[in-house]
Amino acid sequence: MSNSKKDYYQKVYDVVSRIPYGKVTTYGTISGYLGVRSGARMVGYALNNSIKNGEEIPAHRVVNRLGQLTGRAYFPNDTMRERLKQEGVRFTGDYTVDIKKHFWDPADE
DNA sequence: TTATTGACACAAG
DNA sequence: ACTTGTGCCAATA
Repeated sequence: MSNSKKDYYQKVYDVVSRIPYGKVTTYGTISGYLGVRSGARMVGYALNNSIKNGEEIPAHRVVNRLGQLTGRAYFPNDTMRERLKQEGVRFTGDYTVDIKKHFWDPADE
């Protein structure tokens, strides 16, 4: 069927790839959009595997519900923060973005 | 094969 | 309002 783990990864890649420039979304939002509200951690895992898969997706636009760049450690240097800043994302902290201002919902599109 | 960990989120005290 | 604990699913050791 269409419900295999590989599809889940593919869906995550697809949704993340749809994040508009200068916008950010959360893991829970993505997992909820995929139909699995309690799979937020898997989203991060999928993104982590995306690197291994060679998938080039704007994973830097995915932050946690608090807007914290929890995955910055998995990016080379501070690519994640620099990239977000370059896109005009407002930072409420050194590694926290204004999620309320730049939040994007996959269903909103 | 089982146990532990992990780029999160929510409920309860 | 803040802190602590549990749930989720998959991957790695």
